[in-house]
Amino acid sequence: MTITQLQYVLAVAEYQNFTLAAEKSFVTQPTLSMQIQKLEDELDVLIFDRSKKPIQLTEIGKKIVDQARNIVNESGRIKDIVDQQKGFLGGEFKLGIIPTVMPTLLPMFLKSFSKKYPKVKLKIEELHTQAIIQKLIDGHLDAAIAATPLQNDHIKEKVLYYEPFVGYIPDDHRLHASEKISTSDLNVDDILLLEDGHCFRNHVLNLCSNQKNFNNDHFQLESGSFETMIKLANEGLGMTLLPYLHTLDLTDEQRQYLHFFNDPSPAREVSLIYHKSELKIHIIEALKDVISGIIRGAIAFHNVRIISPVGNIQS
Amino acid sequence: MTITQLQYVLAVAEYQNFTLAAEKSFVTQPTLSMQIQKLEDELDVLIFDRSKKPIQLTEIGKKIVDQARNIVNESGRIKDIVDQQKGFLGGEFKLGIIPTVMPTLLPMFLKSFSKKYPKVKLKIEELHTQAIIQKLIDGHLDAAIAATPLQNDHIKEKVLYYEPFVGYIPDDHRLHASEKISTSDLNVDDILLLEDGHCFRNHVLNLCSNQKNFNNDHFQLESGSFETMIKLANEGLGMTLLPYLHTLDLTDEQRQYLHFFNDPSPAREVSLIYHKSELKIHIIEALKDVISGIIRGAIAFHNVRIISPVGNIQS
DNA sequence: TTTAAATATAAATTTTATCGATAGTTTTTA
DNA sequence: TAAAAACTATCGATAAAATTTATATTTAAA
Repeated sequence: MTITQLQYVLAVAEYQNFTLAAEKSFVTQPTLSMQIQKLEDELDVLIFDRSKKPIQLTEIGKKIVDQARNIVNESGRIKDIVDQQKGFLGGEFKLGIIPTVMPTLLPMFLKSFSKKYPKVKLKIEELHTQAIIQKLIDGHLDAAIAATPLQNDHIKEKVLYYEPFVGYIPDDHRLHASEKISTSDLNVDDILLLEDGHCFRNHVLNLCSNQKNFNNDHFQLESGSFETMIKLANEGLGMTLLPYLHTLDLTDEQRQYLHFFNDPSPAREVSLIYHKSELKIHIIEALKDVISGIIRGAIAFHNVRIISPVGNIQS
Repeated sequence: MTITQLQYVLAVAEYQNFTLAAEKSFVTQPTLSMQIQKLEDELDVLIFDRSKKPIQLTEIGKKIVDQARNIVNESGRIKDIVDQQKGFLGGEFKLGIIPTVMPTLLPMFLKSFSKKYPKVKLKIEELHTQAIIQKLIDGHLDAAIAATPLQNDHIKEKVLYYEPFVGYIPDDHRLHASEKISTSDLNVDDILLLEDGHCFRNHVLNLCSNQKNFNNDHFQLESGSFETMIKLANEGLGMTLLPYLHTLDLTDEQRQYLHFFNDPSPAREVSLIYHKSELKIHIIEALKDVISGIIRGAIAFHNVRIISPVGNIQS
């Protein structure tokens, strides 16, 4: 048994296809076939059920894959231990960010992080929470920034900040008069929502979920970006909710429509999340320090009530 | 980096000697030299400081060895997972037993264990607790039977039974008259002790450690076996304490000198202990079940007070 | 200084991993 | 239902590697 063989097993388990897994492993397909057969011979079990299409793991295969992932992770960590000893932070680091955090947070920390750790090549990808979780588990991401808590056993969370929700309420809206708004003022029927898949949509739905006449069919106006939603709101199609950092980018004219919540303001928890194996923990900690330092100046709210990012709408 | 290379590193770290480590790894010495150099090149660090004699681990080498042990253990477990799936219990199993448990417990369970699990080749070794702990950590033992609790972070414990202490008091001893004895009756000055190294000696010392005029210099008569101590006691050299299971082997004549303790009787906790990596956990569990089943008939005490096996005598 | 013991190096050998080509299956498409 | 496409297994050749024997070098001990 070699670490390489275990890596091949992981690749096939992931792609359910020898040819593709071989490509991703940068070897030819016969290499994979033979090495995996060799491992199966050595252990005297079938790891894959090749009769099913696409290829499935056998029962014992699933257990072997879990353990193999463990071993491959732990062996990856040896390089990490050495790097740390040398005081070296470097290499490629793949970071996922959810769409509703990306445009506001990324510009804030990217420059200062790259300056402080020039040897770390950040590869950033915009992904929804579900995709992030999957890629963290598969090892395709080293860490991600997402709304938490996720309560996923494989994933650890380091809270970065709490970001309050802010109402954007145009002149013609019924809540226009009130300077500050309350959760109970909200009505799902006249709130513009992000399209399905965004966890910020879940945040808003969870926030409104105590309402009696709650009905999925009412949501009609949905969009993929806050900018579009603001425009829709300006057209008189309803109010919307924005995460606080987004309000910093608004024009003075737009800013006049902002209505903060009464204390405790509903807020989302935004965290740096990563696989529990903590593979590149030193880069992760460096990231957290940089982001926390920058955010500290930008968000000064204290009294907040955290809304869960997890759907679907359980009141 | 290969698992084999990591195993070589572990061997050299353990024996602090390439030649000996090579022998124990069943390869020649140049193989080890080259493979370890290759790993050092790959990681670009020195794992061993070859200028010191015997060879020492470098600082980073220590961390690498810890992680390597982890990886090698975890990879060993794959075979274990497969065996379990097949419902197969077999292979070599190295069990350590402390001297004061060996002669009474081993005959009780060995036959029925071998009958139930004929494919498991038990290799049993009599060792003191300290040696057992070291060998468990090094992986030279799969499990051991010893007095607990040990409070060692690397070692897990499964309690097998609580074994009360019984006084063996000859006719001419001051306590001869009392049918049952109390802890407070004991006087370290007239108790015969096992020689240093036996944890049962610590048990007795801890039991007496609340005494005021406690003085190490008093212990003079010591022996390596209970049989000798009983003979010494018969010669009028003092009383002694025996673990309960030992009293089952006494002759009727000897048995008349036994004096049990008042409730709660002092007792030792005897456990099956093993490395926290739980490498051969299924055999370990099989062992525990067999021993527990057999002991259940032999020991029926309930109200006991557990004495620590850890020295040295802290009151 | 000499000897003994231990580690490193070199060259040869054996073993292993990988590849390209191809055969054998199964699934999809026409 | 036949043909094409997609996929995995097998074969023989080759490159890479681990291991061995033999020997040199280094270090510690006598």
